[in-house]
Amino acid sequence: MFYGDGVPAASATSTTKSRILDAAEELFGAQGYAATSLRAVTEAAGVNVAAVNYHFGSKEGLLRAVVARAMGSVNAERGRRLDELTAAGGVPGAADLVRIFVETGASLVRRHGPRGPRVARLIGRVVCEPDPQIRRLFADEVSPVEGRYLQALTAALPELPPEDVAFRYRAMIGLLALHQSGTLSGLSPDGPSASGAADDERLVATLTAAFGAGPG
Amino acid sequence: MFYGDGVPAASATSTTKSRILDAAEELFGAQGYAATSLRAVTEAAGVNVAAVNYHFGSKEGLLRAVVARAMGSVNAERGRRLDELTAAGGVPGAADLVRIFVETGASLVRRHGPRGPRVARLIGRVVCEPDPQIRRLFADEVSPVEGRYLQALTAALPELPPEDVAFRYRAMIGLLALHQSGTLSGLSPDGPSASGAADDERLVATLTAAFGAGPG
DNA sequence: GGTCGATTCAAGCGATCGTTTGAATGGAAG
DNA sequence: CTTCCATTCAAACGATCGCTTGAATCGACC
Repeated sequence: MFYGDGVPAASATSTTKSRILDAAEELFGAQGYAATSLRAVTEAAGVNVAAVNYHFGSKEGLLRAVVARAMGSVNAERGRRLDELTAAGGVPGAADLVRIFVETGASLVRRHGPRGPRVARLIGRVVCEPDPQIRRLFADEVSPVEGRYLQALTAALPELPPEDVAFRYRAMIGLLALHQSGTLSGLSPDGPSASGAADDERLVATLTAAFGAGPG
Repeated sequence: MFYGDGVPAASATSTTKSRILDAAEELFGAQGYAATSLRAVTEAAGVNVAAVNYHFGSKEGLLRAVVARAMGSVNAERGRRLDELTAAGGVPGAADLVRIFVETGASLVRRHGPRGPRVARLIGRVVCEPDPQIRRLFADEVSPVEGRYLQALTAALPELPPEDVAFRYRAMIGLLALHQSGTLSGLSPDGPSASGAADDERLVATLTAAFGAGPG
């Protein structure tokens, strides 16, 4: 097998490939992409350095795989919830849409057990990466659901110019990213806040209010 | 002279030290701290690599100097505007406080000429840096004005629990950082938006609405 | 003119980076 | 048993990293 394969070969337990992904998910999320060496990843995974290039081709290939796996869960969850909301009949309100978006992160944390926070943090970190190549990589991974979501949001806010909706949508993504990566908590004068779940609700309230503002 | 000096020696024009600061301001802001090598900085500045360690002690010392210089302008402007607002008599409203905070960035851009956007981008980037050491460095630089500002904000929103005020204050810092670093613009499906001034106003409107939300 | 301290420079230090190589390893197929 | 192929490994590749060294340069001061 080589890194060009598409079939996971039905690996339920801890393979070399999955352990590299897990370690990279943890370290890329904690330190950022540029500051994390491949050797740090492979040491944490307990495998040889060459295994990265064997399974993923390069460091960037590894990042792409990590992001793809993480965003796969998020996209699926967001799509499913978006389906539920639109299937109910009427046009979903902005408040519901915001809640879906934010709670997908929180829900992931619950569903994935100990891996949940790491997934959330990784995604949050990748959103803020400076490298344009990484940003494009992430944009590719987000795009499948983004279109539907932005459309629903525009329908929910008919009185708002599309440019304003787009801006606030971007603001929501960014703020959620900062929240998930722990960057927001660290901005406070008094260290990281201990209130995780409370901040989730605060984020929903803040964003919902943000979407309620008039044009400007 | 060594890097422990406090007197700029009345250097009006381009010295080695200032050219290193300028180049670092540009590159740290564009690529991030970890991804920027000292050699890239010194090449852009047209000076020798050793000059960095001579004038600033280390790469982190350079970052500290760059951040200090950039935040010096911002802190001064924010403090001055905050003075104006409180000297007017009554308790400043949240909308005014938000406008001060956001417009300080925009104002800096205008006042510093071509360096303005670079200063704004650098600050925005540093806020999102993963390295806890860098985050502490930035927090030290912000703290002088932060206390006053947070206090004014709490007074402006008496019905809101202090924890909620603090959360939304952090959200404002974070969102402004994403906005200034160009990260927000890049999150859109259709590339960086060309509307800089319009997005400034959108940010003010969005944040003002966010502070208007009830407890949650 | 001569001395001194501040500054800049080319060159190189050891360490670490991402990546490559070629030889073991081990299970499945003939 | 033998062949074969996917996988893992230790070892090393050249490049680049942050940082240091020691000599050259230059203006200020006696």
